Amino acid sequence: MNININKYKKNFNFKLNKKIYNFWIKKKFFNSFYNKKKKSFYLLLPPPNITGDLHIGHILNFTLLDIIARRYRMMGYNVCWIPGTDHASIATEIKILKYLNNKGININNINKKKFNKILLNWSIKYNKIIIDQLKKIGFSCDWKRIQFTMNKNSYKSVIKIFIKLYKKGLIYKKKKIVNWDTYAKTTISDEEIIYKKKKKNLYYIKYFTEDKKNYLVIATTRPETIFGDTAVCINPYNKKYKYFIKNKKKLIVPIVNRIIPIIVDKLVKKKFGTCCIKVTPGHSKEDYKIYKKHKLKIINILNDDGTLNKNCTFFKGKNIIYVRKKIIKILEKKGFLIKKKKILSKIALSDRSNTIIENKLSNQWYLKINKFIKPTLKNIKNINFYPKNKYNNLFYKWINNIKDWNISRQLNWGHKIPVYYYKNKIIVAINKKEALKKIKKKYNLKKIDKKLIIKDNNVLDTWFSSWILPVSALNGINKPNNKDFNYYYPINILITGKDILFFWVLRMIMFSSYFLDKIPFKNVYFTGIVRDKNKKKISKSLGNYKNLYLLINKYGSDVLRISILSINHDNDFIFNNKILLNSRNFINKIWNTFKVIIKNYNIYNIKKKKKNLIIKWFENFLFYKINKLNNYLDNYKFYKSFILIKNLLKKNFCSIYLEYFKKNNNNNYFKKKTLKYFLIILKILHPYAPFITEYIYKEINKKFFLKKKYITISSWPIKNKKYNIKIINKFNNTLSFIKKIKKINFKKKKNILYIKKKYFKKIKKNIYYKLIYKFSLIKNIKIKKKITNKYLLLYNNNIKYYFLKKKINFNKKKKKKIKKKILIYKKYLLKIKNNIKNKNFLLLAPKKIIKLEKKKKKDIEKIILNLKKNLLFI
RNA sequence: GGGUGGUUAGCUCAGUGGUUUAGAGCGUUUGCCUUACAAGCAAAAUGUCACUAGUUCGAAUCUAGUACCACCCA
Repeated sequence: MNININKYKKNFNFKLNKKIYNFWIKKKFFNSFYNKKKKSFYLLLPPPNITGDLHIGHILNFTLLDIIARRYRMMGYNVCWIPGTDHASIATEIKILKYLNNKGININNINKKKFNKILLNWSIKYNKIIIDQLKKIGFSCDWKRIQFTMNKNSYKSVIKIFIKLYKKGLIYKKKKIVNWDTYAKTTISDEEIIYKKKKKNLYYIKYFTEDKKNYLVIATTRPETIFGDTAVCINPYNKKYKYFIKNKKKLIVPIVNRIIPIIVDKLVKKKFGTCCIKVTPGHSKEDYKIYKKHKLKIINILNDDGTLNKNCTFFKGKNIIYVRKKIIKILEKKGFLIKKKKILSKIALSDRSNTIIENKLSNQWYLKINKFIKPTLKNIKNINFYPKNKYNNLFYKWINNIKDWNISRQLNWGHKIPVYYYKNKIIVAINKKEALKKIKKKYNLKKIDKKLIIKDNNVLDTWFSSWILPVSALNGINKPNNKDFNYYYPINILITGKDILFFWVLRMIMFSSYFLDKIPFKNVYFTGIVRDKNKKKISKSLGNYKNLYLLINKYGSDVLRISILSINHDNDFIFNNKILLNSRNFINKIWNTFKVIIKNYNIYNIKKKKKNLIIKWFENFLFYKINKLNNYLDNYKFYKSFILIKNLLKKNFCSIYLEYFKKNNNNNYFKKKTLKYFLIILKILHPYAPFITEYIYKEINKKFFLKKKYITISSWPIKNKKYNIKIINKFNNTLSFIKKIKKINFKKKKNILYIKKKYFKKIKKNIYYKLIYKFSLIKNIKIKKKITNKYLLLYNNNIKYYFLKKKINFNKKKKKKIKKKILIYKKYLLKIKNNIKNKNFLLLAPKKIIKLEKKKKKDIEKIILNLKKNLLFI
């Protein structure tokens, strides 16, 4: 059993991590198979987008998931954690467009085939990087079940669901006004818009009546859209405009010279501008509402790339912002412009491309949402959301305001919509062959020109593959009710950022509720969002984060994981380097604890002794803490759980238990227990810092041949072992007393502690006085009948102790301190006295509290008196 | 415009079913190379618990309003 300590270097070498991880994989610890005898535990890794590599925000959620996975695995569950990546259609495509642009490559020179090849290569590259990063950080996923939303199986599932929904009449195509991203040349959903406040000019423009005798003044921030004007709208409450309404006047659009009607509607805000607006239904959602209500004309003025189209005469092909400036100049010249006014308004930006969103009329595919609402509301009640009660109301509000889902995007990268056109006929089919057959059958056609079968060129919204993921990851769509699906589904806990609550979480619930009448997950934990120094969300599109590889190579994965655990995850938080350093120190502490234990096992000096006080205390204390820990983790209080372990190791195990152990390590029983306790602490640490704990465990196993060879498959200390809280309290009393004694500045070392006889029995009950001998500078405890002013008094738990003053060094600082203390106590006493004087307090407060208050008064009065006495003799 | 969360030490944050002087980590100051750890140990200092009102015997904690910050939705 000889152990060479010199073998262990100063710090844990985290470059071994790779070996350790490969070993886990080789041993298939993370692979999960159908097993009737074991309880299933299904987890899903929220698939990161392949837009780039991972950042600390991803690692946050995944680390919490890994803690759960590893703990439940140790608890004997059959944990199946399915990893994956998301193709993120629009985000990826924009990323590539920008990448090509930066390289100076003109996108227009690239044909579709080439572009698709670039897309494919990109996805291969980043899939590799992301998976590598996930492995480096130590996530215990079942890699044999890995998903990619564009993989064959996933693709098949997506198309199958589309067709199912289409057949049920829940998918339809319609011209509606949409958000148009002029950079990516696609629609985007409302959720993908960011609103930013910005100062804008509000222009006041004259619109003359047909006879040119009168005019109305309209206010607009977008004068360039006058080409699309089809009416002017007035709020009915404004009496100024009565004349125009009564006489049913018509107006002439300046420059364009088109004649348009005046309509009246409450939709115009009373406070906005002149209370009179121009209506451009093709390019404003508000105006579109008016258009529908009043059955106006509609004119589209925009091309897909954000330039003006043929409806804008001499401005055809020109950029919007350019036209705005020009138009204002022309209006000003011709006397139509009355004034400009700066106002604060919001502009809509695309979350993906950061360009201004235009509203545009467009033909798109939609999913009818109303049939999903009932089953969703029914099922959502059975899901537990954490942190508790924080987001519940939000769900209901969103469900009640939900609109049909625009599921088509005009992109290359994504699931192609399985719709085919033949002349004027529409057919939904998996591929062209099937489309051909179906058309023949449906329309009774014998011969069809294959060339005339055209595929819909839209792809599906990226979330359309995400909302089916809990089911499709288990192949539950292509093979409904397969063995795995029935065994694992639903997910036990989903952990994700609160920012995708609507995009993803709610939609998964909708899907599972409607198709399966089941919840997709039993529990959901929403984490806060990681922010940078400027409180901005860390995100791939902003690029405000450090490369993960840099962090891993500099600090090691355990440090990264511990850093994430050192922050409360319920709210948003700021991540900085200090946290990393702090965590590194903690990992080092674990390492050194291991070293001291191994070292002390080298010493041979066998004397049989039984239990000592320290063992008695720590055993109780440990089980008390583990009980608490399990409680925290069962309620997903990760932050608290980690703080508990950290304090347990640092404050209790290292500074108290081990310090004592080092001085008394000639006892075999003590050694055995110490190792046992350390192994328990290692086990509860393992989900948080898997690499270092696995390594240490292995090293210990080399010498001591443990039951389980590897910590990953060892058992979690869950059994509710009983502990005696009295023993713990007694020990804590002792510690606090020792601290007090240590603070006294004695002239020489060995001193005698005096005590009155009546307290002696109490001591035995409250304090382990044997420990006092060992830890403080006390030679002996003696009973003294008469106490004079020659003694210094100490208080601990209502027991008085004395030291001879002449054996103590006093200085001025000490005096000041005591004076300060007296002041604080006096203040406190006043508070209590006022309470006791108060008649209402005596009448209304509970009797217990009144008693306590009176006791407190007496105690504090005594303390003040004694402090004063002490002061006199210093 | 609507909603949600937040405001506690220089910084990052905990905190309680209301009643024994408001906590941690970092930072600061002081003392220590003590054979596991200076990436450590021991100690000290630091707060009108955003503001205003209400409920109450008693409010940092409950209620309302205000201000500021952040996020979400239109």
